[in-house]
Amino acid sequence: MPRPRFFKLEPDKQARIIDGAGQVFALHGYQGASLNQIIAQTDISKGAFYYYFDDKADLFATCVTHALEEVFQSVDFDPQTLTVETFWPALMAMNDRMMTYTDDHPWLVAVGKQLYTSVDDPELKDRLAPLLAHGRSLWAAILVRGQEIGQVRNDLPLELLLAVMNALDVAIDRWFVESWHDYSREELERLTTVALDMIRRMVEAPEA
Amino acid sequence: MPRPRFFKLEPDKQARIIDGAGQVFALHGYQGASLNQIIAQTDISKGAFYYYFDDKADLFATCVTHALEEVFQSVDFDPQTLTVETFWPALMAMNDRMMTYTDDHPWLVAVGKQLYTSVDDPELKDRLAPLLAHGRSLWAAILVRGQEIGQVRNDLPLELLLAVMNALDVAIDRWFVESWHDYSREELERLTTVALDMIRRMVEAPEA
Amino acid sequence: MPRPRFFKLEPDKQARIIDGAGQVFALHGYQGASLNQIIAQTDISKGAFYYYFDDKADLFATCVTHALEEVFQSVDFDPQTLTVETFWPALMAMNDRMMTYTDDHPWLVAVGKQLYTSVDDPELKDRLAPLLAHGRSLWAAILVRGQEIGQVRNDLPLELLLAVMNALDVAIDRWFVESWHDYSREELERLTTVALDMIRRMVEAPEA
Amino acid sequence: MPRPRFFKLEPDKQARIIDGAGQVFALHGYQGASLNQIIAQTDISKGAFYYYFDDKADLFATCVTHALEEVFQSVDFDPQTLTVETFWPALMAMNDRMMTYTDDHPWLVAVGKQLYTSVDDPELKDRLAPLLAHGRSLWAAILVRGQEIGQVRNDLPLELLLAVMNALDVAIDRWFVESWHDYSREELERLTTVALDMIRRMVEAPEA
DNA sequence: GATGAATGAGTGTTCATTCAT
DNA sequence: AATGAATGAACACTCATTCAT
Repeated sequence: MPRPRFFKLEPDKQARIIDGAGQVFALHGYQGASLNQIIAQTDISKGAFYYYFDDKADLFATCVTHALEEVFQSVDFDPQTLTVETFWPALMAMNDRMMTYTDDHPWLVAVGKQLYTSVDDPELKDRLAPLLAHGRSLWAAILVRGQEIGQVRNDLPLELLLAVMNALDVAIDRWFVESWHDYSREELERLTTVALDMIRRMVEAPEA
Repeated sequence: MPRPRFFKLEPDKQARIIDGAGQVFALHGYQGASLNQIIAQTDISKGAFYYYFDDKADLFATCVTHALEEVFQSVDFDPQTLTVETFWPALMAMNDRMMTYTDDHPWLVAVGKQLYTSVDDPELKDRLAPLLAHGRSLWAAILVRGQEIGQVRNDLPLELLLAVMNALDVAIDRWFVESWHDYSREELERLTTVALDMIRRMVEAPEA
Repeated sequence: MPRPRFFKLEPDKQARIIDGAGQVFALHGYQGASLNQIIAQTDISKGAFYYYFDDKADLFATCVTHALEEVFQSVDFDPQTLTVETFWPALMAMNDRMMTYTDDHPWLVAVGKQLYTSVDDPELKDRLAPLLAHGRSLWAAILVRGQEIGQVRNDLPLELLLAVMNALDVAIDRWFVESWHDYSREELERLTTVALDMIRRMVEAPEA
Repeated sequence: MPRPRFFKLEPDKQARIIDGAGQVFALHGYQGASLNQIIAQTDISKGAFYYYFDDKADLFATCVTHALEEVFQSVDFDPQTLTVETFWPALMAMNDRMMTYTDDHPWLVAVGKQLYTSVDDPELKDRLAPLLAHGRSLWAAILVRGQEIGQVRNDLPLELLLAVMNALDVAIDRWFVESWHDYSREELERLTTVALDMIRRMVEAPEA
């Protein structure tokens, strides 16, 4: 992750760097984004860049982390406290918060999604592993709690459920981002609900 | 795609090229794979490579095409003939066939999956568009037929259903490829069935 | 120059090769023309090409030679027999013949001109030297004869006169080729005469 | 053309780059000169080269521009002010200045000349067009002024006159560069005068 | 005689990274 | 703390030429 110096920078400059880099990564992916593009977009010198970050992968990881922190913060409940009554509503509220957020910060979503596709890049794998683990453990806690209270199916390995939920999430997000302009607000809201219901039907315990 | 000469090559050599390239692409993705790696892996000279293919994108497209042809061939029924009784069994049989295939050619799955992630690469987009369209139209035909006979939900845009089904497919495949060795044969078979059921629950018409 | 075998080929095929190659050389120059373009244009196999010619430079030299032979043949008089009365008319007649020829074989002119620009290409220099020498000796004979009979200035080295006449020739040819379509036939004929007069005024002995 | 950074370099280094590149271009032409040769000759790294120039064509254009700037600067009079008395003397003085310059920087002449031969290279055409236009307009202004005051023939299209004058110029220059060592200073000076007279006789209005 | 598959050094260009200032 | 000049290995791709058939 970035050198500690980075966080001593004026928050404004930090944000400008992360934002500029994020936009480039969102547009071209990790490999396709060149450092030259990034420093041009960011108004930071090459030297300064290496003063704050180890390398390109470090910057990427920082961007992804930043993008995901927002997601993590949208989980404002303790999974252990969920009950049969609050389980699905809490998930839906969380989803709502993320949708709103998506609306405002399109590139963060794009970069966030890249976390999952660039997991096979050997150059990135180790760097992103902790991040992935964090995200996974968050979801795992929720799903496990769901299983405990009989809301989530337990006939499949947790890892598979996680993979599937995430893939679905990403696919749906992507579709919404791309189709935003083709539907009315109300229609979009209805679709959001239905999409979520689709996920629910998939992971819900059969007997529930 | 490749020059006609390529198909005049001894099938053995064709296979060696496609296979070698496929492995490298599977490992590093389109951008990450370098032609130098590929020709080293493939035991073909640089000149020979360009004698048979237009460029790197051409080779990639050829690999993906090759991978998907198997998938397309596993659809051995006409969607129009499906009925309420045969719809889900046909899909399951198709899935079975693909699973078996996956088992034997792990890299093909990895490359096939890249078709969907590399759709945003401008260098690749036009090259892969026909392939994507073909795959999509195949699935669209099946889903539309399913809607006609009341087996598939029609409260969501077809494009969204397609995106979601594909994402799920890929995620499940990937998980199976990675977890192959951690489960017994029987357990795997059971999981396959359950996974398919998960898809079904997701896209099945609520009233069905 | 080409292997003797080449001249045993059916004249038709010989012509097709020289013509095809000539067109490509005329369009792209010696360096810019690739052998692949040429064999495509020529309908000869790569192997056959190297069966008849030593290398690319050999083919180029052959084309240029072919182009210049026509020029040499348009000199149908013996310079030694020229007199004060016949000197300039003979040169003008020769020029006429070349103009007519130019009209019919545009690429030959283009390739012929390249003889002079590619003289500094080390790869070509030795190959084209004899050709250049031949052309030069022809013109030298004419100019020397002109000096003998007092029609050509002798206050400048012969080599300089040759260089200047050739440059002028090429420039005028090129201008005519490019402007062919912008003037009427009559206007062109008048211009041709004036252009020749320009050359004459330049090299004519001051006292003549 | 080159990036602004280039001009911030120590003049010495700028000169070394332009000079090294110029020599290679002079020797092999634009196409024949390889970047590898150039950076070897120039003692600059490949990376540094691309840090200062867009591409090979950019470097070439820079060399040609540099070469021609000297020529343009040798025109130290306003064509509009020329009179019957000053017209030819001004041209001769200009020619003298250029000859002196040629003496010191042989490669510049060679590269300058390439401006005219490489005009058909599609890769170069657009890059060099402004330069060519500038040179042409300069000469055109002089010739038109000459026509106005009755010193230059007007029975030929201006473009043809320009082409012819330029060709002559180049041919004479080239001959002088090559023959520099074969004649005495005095002889050379005499020849220069005669050569210029040759040009004059060619373009001078017949009645003048 | 003739083919065309095969070669590999070469091309122009990009890039993450380093380091003197 | 910050700059930006400099690097050189790597990239995708081309080419004249060779040679087994």
